[in-house]
Amino acid sequence: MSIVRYQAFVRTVECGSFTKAALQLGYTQSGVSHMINALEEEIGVLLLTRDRGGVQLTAEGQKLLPYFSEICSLQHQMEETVKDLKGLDTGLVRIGTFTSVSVQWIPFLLKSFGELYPNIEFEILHGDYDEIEGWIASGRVDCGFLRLPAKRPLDVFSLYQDEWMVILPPGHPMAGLDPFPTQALTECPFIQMDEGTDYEIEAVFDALQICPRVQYTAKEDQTILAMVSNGLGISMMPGLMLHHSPYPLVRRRLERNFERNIGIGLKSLPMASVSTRRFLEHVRQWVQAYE
Amino acid sequence: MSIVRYQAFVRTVECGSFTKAALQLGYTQSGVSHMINALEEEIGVLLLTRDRGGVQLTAEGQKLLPYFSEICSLQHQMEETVKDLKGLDTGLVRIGTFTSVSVQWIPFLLKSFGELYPNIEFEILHGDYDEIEGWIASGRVDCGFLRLPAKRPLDVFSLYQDEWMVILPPGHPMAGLDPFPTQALTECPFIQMDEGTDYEIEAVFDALQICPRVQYTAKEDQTILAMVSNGLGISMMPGLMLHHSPYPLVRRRLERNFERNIGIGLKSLPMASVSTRRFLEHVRQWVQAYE
DNA sequence: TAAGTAAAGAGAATGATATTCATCTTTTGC
DNA sequence: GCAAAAGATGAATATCATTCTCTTTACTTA
Repeated sequence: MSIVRYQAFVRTVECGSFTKAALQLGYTQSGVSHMINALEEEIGVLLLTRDRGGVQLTAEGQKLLPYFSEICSLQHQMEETVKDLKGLDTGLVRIGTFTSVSVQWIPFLLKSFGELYPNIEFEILHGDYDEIEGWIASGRVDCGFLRLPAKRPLDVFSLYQDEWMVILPPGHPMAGLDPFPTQALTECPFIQMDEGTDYEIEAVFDALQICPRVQYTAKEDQTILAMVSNGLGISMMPGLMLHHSPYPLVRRRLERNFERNIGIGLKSLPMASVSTRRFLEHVRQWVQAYE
Repeated sequence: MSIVRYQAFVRTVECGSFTKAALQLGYTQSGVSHMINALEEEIGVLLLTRDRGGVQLTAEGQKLLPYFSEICSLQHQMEETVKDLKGLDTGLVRIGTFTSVSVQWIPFLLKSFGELYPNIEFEILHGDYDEIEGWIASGRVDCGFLRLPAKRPLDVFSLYQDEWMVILPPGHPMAGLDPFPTQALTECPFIQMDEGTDYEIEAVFDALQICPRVQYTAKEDQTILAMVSNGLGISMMPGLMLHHSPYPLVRRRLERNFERNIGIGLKSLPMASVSTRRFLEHVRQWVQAYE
C-alpha cells in the first residue's frame, strides 16, 4: 500500500539489482531487499527471482509491473502538479536522450537552464530512439529527444536538421574533395558503426545503392573518431557527433544530402508540468541559437 | 506516499464527509481526519475546506483529485490481477446501476451469482446513465448497466429491450384499451416522473408530438406507482420498473412502440478481472432466461 | 582449490507512523 | 439554550520502515 515500495520494485527491475536500485533511490541494499520482501508478502505473490549477480522478474512480476510503474508515474505527475500549484520554480524533469544529444547538447543545455532555474533538477536516461519513445509513452520520462518522424503519437517539436558527413583523416588523398564522391565510399576502407537496433547508416548506403568496404567495426563513436583520425579508414556520421571532436579530422558533405531530423517530444504538452514546459522552451531557444 | 491516504481522500470527497468515508472504509472518524491532515501536510497543500456538516474540495484539491483517484483505481486493478494470478475465486466487483436495474435485477443477480461464487464481493453504486458511464471510464467501477447506445467508447453488451408502457389504475374507464390510444394520453391527468438529467419520457412525448396534462410530479417511481394505483392519474414507465409492483395496476402498450435498450458495459473486456468477466457472463445468461 | 568479489538475506535496534480512544469545539436547527 | 452532527486534538500504543551488522551464495581468478 505504500508507493515507496512500488518505486523500489520498479527501479529494481529497471536496474536488475537491489544494490543499484538502492544506490539510485538513496536507500541501503538491505532496505530495498526488505521493501521488496514486504511487498511480496503484502500481495502474496513472488515478484522477483534472486540469482547470483542480480534479480529477474517472475511471470507474475511481469504481469503486475505495469500497474506499479503506472502508479509511480502518476505519483510523479501528482508531485509535479503540486509544485506547479505552489508556484515554485522547483521540480524534477526526467529526460530521455540518445548519444549525440547527450554528448553535444545536454551538458550545455543543463548548464544554461540551471542558471535560469537553479532549483529544477534532472534525471537523464540514455537509450535509443525506440526506447526513448517508449519511456515517453509510459511516463518513465517527462520528455525526450527523438528522431522525427516519431513512430508513436506524441507531441513533438522539430529542433535540428542533422546532416550525414563523411569523415577522413587529415592528409587523406581524397580529403580535398567536397562533396565527397559517392563512388569513393565503396573504394576506401570503411569503419562501420555497430548500431544496435537503428540501421541509419545502412539506410543511407541502401539509398545510394552502394556497399562500403567495411574494414573495422566499433561500438563507440569516440573510438571511430580516433580510428579515422589515425588513418585506419574513413567513416560517416551525423554532423552533430563531430562537434568538439578531440581528434583532428576532415569532414566532407555527401553528393546527395542525407539528414536526420532531431526533435523533442512529450506525451502531451498541455498536461506537462511547468518545469517540463520551461525546459522544452529553453531547448527550442537554445538550439535555434546553436551554430 | 501511502495509498490508504489517497483512498481516504478520494472516498471522503465522494461522501462529502469524514464520518461517512470512515464508516465505508472501516476507520474511525478520527482516523480519516488524521490521514487527510497527514496527506495535506505531506504535499503541503490544503485539499479540503472543513465546514459545518461536511467537507468541500479546494481548488487545489480539485486539480489533484484525478491523480489520487486514478492511483486508487490502478491499485484496485492491481489487487484484482493478483487475485486472478493466484487463481482464487475471490475478488471485489464494483458495479454501477440505475434505478430499475437496482430494484428489479440486482437482488436476484447477486443472489444467484453468490451461489456460484460465494467469495466474490460487490460494491454497488447508484446513479444515472451519464454518471455510470463516467464511473466506468474513470475506473471508479468495474462495470455498469447502461442505456445503449453509450455516449463514450466502451465495451458494451446489449441485454434487454425495455418497452415503455402506460400504467392506469384498475377500473380506469380506458383500462380495457390495448394498445392505449395516443390521443387519450393528452386527455387523462398525467403523473410526471421528475427525471434528473435524462429526459426519456419527454423524448417519447416529443416523438408522439403530444403534450400530457401533467397533474402531479414525483421523484420516486414507487411514489408514482402508488399514486397511479390510487386513481390520481395515469403515467408511463419502462416495463422493467413494473415487475413485482406492490400496487395493483393495469399496464398497456402504446400504439407506437418505444424501447430503451439496456446493456452492460466496461472499459475493456480483455483487461477486466476474472471476477468481473464472470459476473458479466452471469448477467448475460441470467437476463436471457429472464421472463 | 582457495581467496576475492559482488550480489542477496536475516535479525535486532530504533525511530517514525498509523490508528484508536476519549475528549473538545463548532455549527445548526428546534 | 440544548441536542445532534460534524470535525479537531492529543496521548497512547501497536505496527512499520530503515539501517547496521553479519551471513550466505556463487562466480572469477590466481
